[in-house]
Amino acid sequence: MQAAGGSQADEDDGDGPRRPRSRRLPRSVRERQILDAAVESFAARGFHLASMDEISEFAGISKPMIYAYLGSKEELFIACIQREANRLIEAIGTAVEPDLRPDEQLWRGLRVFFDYVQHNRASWTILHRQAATGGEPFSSEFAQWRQQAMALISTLLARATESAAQPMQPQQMEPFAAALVGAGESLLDWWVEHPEHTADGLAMRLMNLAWMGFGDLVEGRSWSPRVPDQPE
Amino acid sequence: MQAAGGSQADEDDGDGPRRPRSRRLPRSVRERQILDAAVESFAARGFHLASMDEISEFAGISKPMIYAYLGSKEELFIACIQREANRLIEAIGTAVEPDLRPDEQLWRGLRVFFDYVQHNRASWTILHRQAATGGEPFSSEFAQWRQQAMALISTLLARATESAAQPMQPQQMEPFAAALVGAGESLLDWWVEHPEHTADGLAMRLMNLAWMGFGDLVEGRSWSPRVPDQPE
Amino acid sequence: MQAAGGSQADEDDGDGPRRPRSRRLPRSVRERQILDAAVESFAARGFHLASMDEISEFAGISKPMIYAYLGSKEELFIACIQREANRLIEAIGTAVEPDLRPDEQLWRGLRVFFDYVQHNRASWTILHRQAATGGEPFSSEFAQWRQQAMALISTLLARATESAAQPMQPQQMEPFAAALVGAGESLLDWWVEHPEHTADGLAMRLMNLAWMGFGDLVEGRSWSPRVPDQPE
Amino acid sequence: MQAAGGSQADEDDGDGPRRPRSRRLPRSVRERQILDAAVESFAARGFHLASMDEISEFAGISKPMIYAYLGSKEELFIACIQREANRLIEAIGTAVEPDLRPDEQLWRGLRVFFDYVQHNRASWTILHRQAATGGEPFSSEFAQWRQQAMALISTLLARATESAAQPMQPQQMEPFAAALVGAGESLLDWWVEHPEHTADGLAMRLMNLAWMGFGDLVEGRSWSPRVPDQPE
DNA sequence: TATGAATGAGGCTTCATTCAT
DNA sequence: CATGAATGAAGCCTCATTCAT
Repeated sequence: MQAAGGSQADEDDGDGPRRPRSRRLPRSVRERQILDAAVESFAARGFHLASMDEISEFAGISKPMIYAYLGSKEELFIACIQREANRLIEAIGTAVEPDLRPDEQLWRGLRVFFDYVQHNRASWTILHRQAATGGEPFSSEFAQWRQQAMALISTLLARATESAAQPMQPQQMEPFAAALVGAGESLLDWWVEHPEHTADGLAMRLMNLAWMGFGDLVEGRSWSPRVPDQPE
Repeated sequence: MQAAGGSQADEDDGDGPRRPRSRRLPRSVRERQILDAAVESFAARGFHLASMDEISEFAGISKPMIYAYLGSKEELFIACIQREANRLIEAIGTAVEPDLRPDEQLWRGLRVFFDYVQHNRASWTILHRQAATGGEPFSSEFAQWRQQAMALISTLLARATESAAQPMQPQQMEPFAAALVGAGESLLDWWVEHPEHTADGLAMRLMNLAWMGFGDLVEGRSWSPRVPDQPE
Repeated sequence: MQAAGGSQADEDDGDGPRRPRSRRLPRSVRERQILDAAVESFAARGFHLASMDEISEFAGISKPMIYAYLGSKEELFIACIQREANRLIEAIGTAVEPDLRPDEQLWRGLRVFFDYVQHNRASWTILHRQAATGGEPFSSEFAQWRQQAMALISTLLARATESAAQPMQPQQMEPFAAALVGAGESLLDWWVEHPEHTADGLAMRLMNLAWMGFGDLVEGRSWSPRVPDQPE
Repeated sequence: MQAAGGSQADEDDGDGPRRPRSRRLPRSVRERQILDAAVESFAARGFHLASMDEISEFAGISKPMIYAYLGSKEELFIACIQREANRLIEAIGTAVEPDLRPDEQLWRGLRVFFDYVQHNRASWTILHRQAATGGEPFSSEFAQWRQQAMALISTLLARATESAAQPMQPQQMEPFAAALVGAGESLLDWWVEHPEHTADGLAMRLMNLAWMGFGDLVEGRSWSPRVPDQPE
């Protein structure tokens, strides 16, 4: 796990009354330590069950420092959400090179996504589970990151229609993007209990489901009920 | 919302020492009142922020009765999850008549699903958001309900392949079912901010995405990357 | 155990919603049932940990009846103390026949005492342990029963000096009586972890210790420090 | 009582928002303050009636500190028992110098015992009354301290038989030790209502009772019933 | 900079007791 | 007579947050 930076000594030497955590580190390092610890705690126990005591101990830093550097518990949590959202968005954004064919772009995005989550479980838990629960002010933060993710996917999908009969705007793609994102998330949950599958395998499966169904739609093939059974 | 029956006055008039809430009701009625109130509270504020005080006040009953009838806060929450899960599963199960064509079955299931959620927001929030967070013992409860939902969908999908060249087992359908469920959930979230769409409209959109993409897969059409881009 | 009278059915038949405890019993019977249950509960868990719910369930009687018959929890506990104190005092008093030789009287008293406690652990626990703790109003009740016990023993001891050079008044015997009672109590506690001893064996041991030491004192043999080491 | 140092004002003057109790004391000092207050409270009101609020107020410290330093109410109570038991045992152990004659040793032990209790009523109440009631986990703690006390006395008594015809093992002395301890305890209770006696006077009385009766036994003089009165 | 010491506030839970049937 | 239903009051415990060193 990339959290819990390893610079502080991991073992209690036991001779002093208390492990004398490495002192006088520059602010940026401290902040990273804190955020790493916080992400782990929040992911593992949820916002309410994670205690500032626990986080401070986990980070190897006293509580007042956390307050000094990152503010209240709420602010700390928001900082976590933001950092992790940026990481993920950036990872995917980097993988998607605009020069490639649309399907290649989507494919790479999915692969990176599954790969990222596989190696950053805590990060993903924060974004997927914890940020969504708990009402304001987290909802806003969550909505914002969701927005970014959706915009990314929508753009990808819209780009795929550029050569079709009727090119579409990213905004029209939103519900499909939403469906795709949800399908991906759900597949990830399912993955937890079926770890025999590889990240690439899952990405491929999702790619197929999305690309084929989506392709049909774009090209006008669709399903409709035989008989309208509730004209109402 | 249908929960928390609205007959009792919501404001204290303040002239008497205490408004004598309808008294001496049989246990079953009280239990329903309590569960209704609890579902609303848990959905609105999350498990930790919902307080037993609030729930008891909302239910029009004193706290000790909650403990007497439904047990601890944890047990109360679990009771909520179970009741709501059963409701939803049952609603969908009822709509899916086995005599219909497979696509009709799926279509009806989706329609009822979107319809149910539209009219039972709190119920859905519990199942979708709150139950998933918070670790044990809620995870188990959540996993269980997830299991039921997935089994239902998997069966539906498998049934749709019966007349295909290679009929498939429900278990093989699981990842697709997971993807479908996730897509539905995500679409519902998206709906919240786009309420101009109807339940049927969304159901139709999802049906198309699923049925077409799924159909392609069943019939052997698939997408694959041109060049293995990470020989590694 | 003499508590928890066995008249009510012990098994749930399960067809009715609730076991219909035998109804319409005369008051005296109900009171005995309640006291039996209360003694057991108080002895087993102490005054504070014993709950009225528990007692009522144990007695097979609903709580309001307990309040109707025996008053508050405090009053109930006091009733227990009194009943058990009377039982014990009476048992000993009956055994001590004034016609016998003084040593025989004491001997019989001790034997009955140990025997009673052996067969009425709960009763003794109430008198020995629970009544002494918890402050007013139990202290008074405890003091009163202590008083009776001490008077009984003091009289016995005084009677033993009647034929000595200097016959003594019961009141002068009090500290010796106190010591004897305490020795007995302590021996009982010790017995719990050494159950291989018999009631008679313990009674004999105590009798010896008391009678010999006491006899020496009465006859003027005594111990005194060689050198007063704190003239002060 | 020496517990709960009396320096802080006992009454709220009410003009300020809160009297600023002496702040920032080192942990060890606070722990002592807390234990002192707890011993007083537990002794005066019993475990269940003593409230953490009361103790914290009495100790001049806020509740969370109690929990931080001494743990839960149960743990706090156990800490009290242990501290007081150690104090008493140590006091007696110090007084009993192994070079003295056995009777002198016992005599000194008794004197210190009565003296200690006279000046540490609360401490003794904890050990004698409160620790014995309330079931686990206090019973274990109580049993343990009882064990230590008994071992001390048994050793003293055994040592007294070293020069007799048949020297005895400490373990054989246990019932006598138990009786002696009980006699002492009971005498102390009696003392409460007869404060005109001095600690030395009581110690002497008990010493006589024990030493003489005990001496008789060691030397083979004993009492036995004339006629077996239970042919049964 | 860095932290041990400290606390106000609030939540969960239980219990003795009473009312209405 | 008998009880299921109901509640006010109070207790334990924890936590986010700050102060003084």
